Amino acid sequence: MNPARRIRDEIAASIQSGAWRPGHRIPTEQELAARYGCARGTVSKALSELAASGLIERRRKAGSFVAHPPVHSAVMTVPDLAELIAARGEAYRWQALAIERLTGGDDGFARPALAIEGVHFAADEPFAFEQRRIALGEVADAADADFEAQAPGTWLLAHIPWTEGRHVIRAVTPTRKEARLLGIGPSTACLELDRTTWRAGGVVTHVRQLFRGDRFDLVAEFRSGLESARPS
Amino acid sequence: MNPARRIRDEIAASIQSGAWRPGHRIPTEQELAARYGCARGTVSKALSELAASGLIERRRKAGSFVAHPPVHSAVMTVPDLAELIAARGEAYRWQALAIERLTGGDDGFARPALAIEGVHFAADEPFAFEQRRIALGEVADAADADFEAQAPGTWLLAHIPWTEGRHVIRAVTPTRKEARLLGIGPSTACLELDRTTWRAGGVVTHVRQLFRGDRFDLVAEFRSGLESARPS
DNA sequence: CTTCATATTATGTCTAGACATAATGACGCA
DNA sequence: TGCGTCATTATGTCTAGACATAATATGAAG
Repeated sequence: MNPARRIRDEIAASIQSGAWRPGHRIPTEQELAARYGCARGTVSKALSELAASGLIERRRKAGSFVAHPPVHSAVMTVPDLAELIAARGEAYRWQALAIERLTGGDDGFARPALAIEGVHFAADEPFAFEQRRIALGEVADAADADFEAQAPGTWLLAHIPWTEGRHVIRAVTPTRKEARLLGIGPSTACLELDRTTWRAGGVVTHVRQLFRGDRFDLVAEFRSGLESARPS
Repeated sequence: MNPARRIRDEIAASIQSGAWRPGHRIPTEQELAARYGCARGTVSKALSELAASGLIERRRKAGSFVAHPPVHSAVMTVPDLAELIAARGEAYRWQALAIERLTGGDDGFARPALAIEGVHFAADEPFAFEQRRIALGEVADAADADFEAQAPGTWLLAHIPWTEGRHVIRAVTPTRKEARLLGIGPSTACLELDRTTWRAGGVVTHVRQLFRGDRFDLVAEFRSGLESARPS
């Protein structure tokens, strides 16, 4: 086994088993190097990984300590809806309801913008209702895309990779119009997902998706560091 | 600026700006070392960080490539409810409704177990309804804890750090009993959060929390790698 | 033309040593 | 007692070189 990996795993095990409580001071790099019979650089690499994964904290001169607040961060993968539905083995379809070019007005979103409304279908039943804005100043190509044929999320994913963003998730009761579009009763709970996406500089798109509560869950996992941050 | 950091940031910028599309081959470590006038180890470290953050993929002999599917993973921090409410500047209170020791029966959860039901209050109004199981085989101390005085989540967070787990989030309509406990109408949408938590070996606890849809959102952020996986 | 062995190559990991940096703690002075 | 200074110390980063490993590319044999 790699010395670096071995050191990393043994320290991680000591922490996760509870043998080393939060705040416990880890031996210095020199001590560990002597104990494992390897160079300090190797120990340093192992500790760096543990620090990156949040398991320990390192302070110059002071040493390395078992990290202290185990705030649970969960990783939620947000796949493209077309993929998600295909993965379920259901047929996917997108239907645009309205596509409009906004030049004036003010809703807090940049202008010019494209405003798109539509419904995602799974197995020919409504699955989610989507309202979207795309900033044409950031994504000029979007003006030429055919959003009747392709859902804007799918198009954006292929054309504007590597963005940052923020989701807000809530439970809401649909409006009468939304309930009709989703083919559900007016008191069926829906999951609302508000996503703002940006790329160095400006907001690229904002989308509000309303999911039928009875056909959709979100799954998020948390783990104590190690393995890559981004499980493919 | 650190050479390593500089290399890392310049490559990340090339990717995020779209100049290097997914699949693009990154110069070899040797070429980069020569271009930046540093040792190969330094380049390797920079590329390792980019790979860990998911921005690139590295393959022996083949080289390093801009990673290809930018599946959006969002990081959701799941704070303790007591902390969350305190952070809002509201008074927090926990009220236990039932605490029971389960030895027989079978609901798919280990035995013996502690079954706890209660309500979380914010500013003296019901905020969330909680149903929990704790595996006494994994957490023997829990038998002596006072869950009338302290919410089980708070106690567990302090006593059982470093766990892994899984959330399932949905929108639901509350049952009549739940609506009454939360002080809402029977058709107010609620956010349901199902969390299973485990630690090397066994499931530690399972909790189902039902939030008033009008008083709670979940926030999740995604970003293209870099900064630590676990923002404190 | 296919198949298998081999050479090449880029990454993966490690070493031993160097200097930088930041924070602690001790010492001395007011 | 209180405060500023300075040496100490542990981590942070880097280097130049070495060997390991895996996968591609090449070439020889069938």
